[in-house]
Amino acid sequence: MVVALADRSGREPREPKYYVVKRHLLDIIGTLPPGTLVPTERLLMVQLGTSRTTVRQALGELVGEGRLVRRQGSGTYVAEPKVHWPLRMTSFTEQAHATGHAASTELIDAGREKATDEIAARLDVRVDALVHRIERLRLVDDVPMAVETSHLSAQRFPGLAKLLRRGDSLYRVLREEYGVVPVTAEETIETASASPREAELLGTETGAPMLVLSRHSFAADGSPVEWVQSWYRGDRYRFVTRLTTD
Amino acid sequence: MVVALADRSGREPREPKYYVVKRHLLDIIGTLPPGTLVPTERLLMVQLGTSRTTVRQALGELVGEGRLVRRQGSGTYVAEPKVHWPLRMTSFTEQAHATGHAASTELIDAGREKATDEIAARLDVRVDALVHRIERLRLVDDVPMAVETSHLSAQRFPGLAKLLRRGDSLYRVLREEYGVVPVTAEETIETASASPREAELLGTETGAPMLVLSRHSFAADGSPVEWVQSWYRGDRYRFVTRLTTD
DNA sequence: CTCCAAAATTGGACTAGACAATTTCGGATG
DNA sequence: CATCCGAAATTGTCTAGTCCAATTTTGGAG
Repeated sequence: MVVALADRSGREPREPKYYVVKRHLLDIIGTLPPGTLVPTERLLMVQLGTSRTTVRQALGELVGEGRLVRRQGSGTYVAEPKVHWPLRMTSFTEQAHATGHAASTELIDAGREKATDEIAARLDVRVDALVHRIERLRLVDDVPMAVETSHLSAQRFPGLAKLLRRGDSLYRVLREEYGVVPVTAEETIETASASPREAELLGTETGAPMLVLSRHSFAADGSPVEWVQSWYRGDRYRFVTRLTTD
Repeated sequence: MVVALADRSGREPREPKYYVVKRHLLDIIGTLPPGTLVPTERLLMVQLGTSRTTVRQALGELVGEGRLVRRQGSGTYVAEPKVHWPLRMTSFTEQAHATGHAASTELIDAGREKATDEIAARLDVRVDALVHRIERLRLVDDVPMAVETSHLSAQRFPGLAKLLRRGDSLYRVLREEYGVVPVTAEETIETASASPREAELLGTETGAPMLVLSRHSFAADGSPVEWVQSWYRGDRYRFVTRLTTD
């Protein structure tokens, strides 16, 4: 490993004006409990000698970071801290129960569509082959938490959509109806921004920062079973995992 | 588990004007290879009958998602795909070598400071007790990848800063000089936005979306050893883990 | 042809303001 | 006292523009 003292002493990063506003707001927020009202945009604009656009840029960033909440017609408030959401435990429902919360799932849409290049590659089917597309909303204590979109081969799992509409869990249907159990998976985590649709389902704003967890799961014989993307609000959730070296 | 058909048929989400611009840009981007120039802001403004502010909002979101790259004075270009970065393997250096890249680390700053409430709680020291603060820049093939800020108890690890300045790896110093080996850790992953400092170190813009990985590690006796936060550019990196159910 | 300085182009930051959507609150009314 | 309604307050969206900074292009001098 190469280690060297960094010579980054050149020019210090120049600070945009909106960032001065942001630091001022962080000072204000620091001591206040969640739910406290912060000054209005027009007041901040006058107090800090700037335009409303600049104030809104600072506010918008803090909202995206989960430090503030804006309510049209009402005001801007100090936000609740982010919720820690454990990864890699057994199932969504058990995770919630383990922490004393009620989990539920709403089936938003279940149908079939033609596989795009990416879906076809992930599910090992031909391009334009029919695949199931299952969209569900995960809720904890009746608050929307994540939008999940699953893709599975329609040829391998015929009639899946109908079974799911009866209200069964996806993994139980896979096991009991098709004898398929995913045993390995590759998960990726990345940032994204909310589309109008996701924003509405999750009660946030279009463009809001999101955490996207994608899981690509495989059966014991190595065949791909499911490809699912779960969209979480980045301002509200923080993923937690426990590591051990052994 | 409660499952119900969702009745979210009310009003469809209304689409902001900037989102029309964004979708238009996504159409353009879709077929083009990385490095391709996209239309200028002023041209898009005229073509789409909107203001430059609105065009820039759409462009800015796509830049944050890693789909576009803007270069002042030059133009806006289709970006390279995100880099997959494996989590939870052994060490930073080995991860890079395993994929055929050269890893290096620059020591930006190493000194001592008084523990804030949060640091004190995490390191199990008194508030205002001295703690080491070590800031390093991780590079892959000489491209900055992440800014890491570590905190360790100064009382437990006397003289650590001097040892690190000699160029040793942190974990080797802990093991060989102090006989301490972290065996468990709790990791959290969340979104954030870049400060001017992080933006400059990583070559991105202030406010750009980031992925922040925090690791709180413990020795075999359960005592906290280190608390480290690693800031990655969210437009460039995507974390990957492999799961097995057994 | 080469080189250099000026001009043009392009993105970056910020301002001022108009109007819409929503919430809040107080006054009129029953 | 309760209810309804409208004005005021507040955030949401979008426009039109200015000025600046960085880069690229152009064109003239040599």
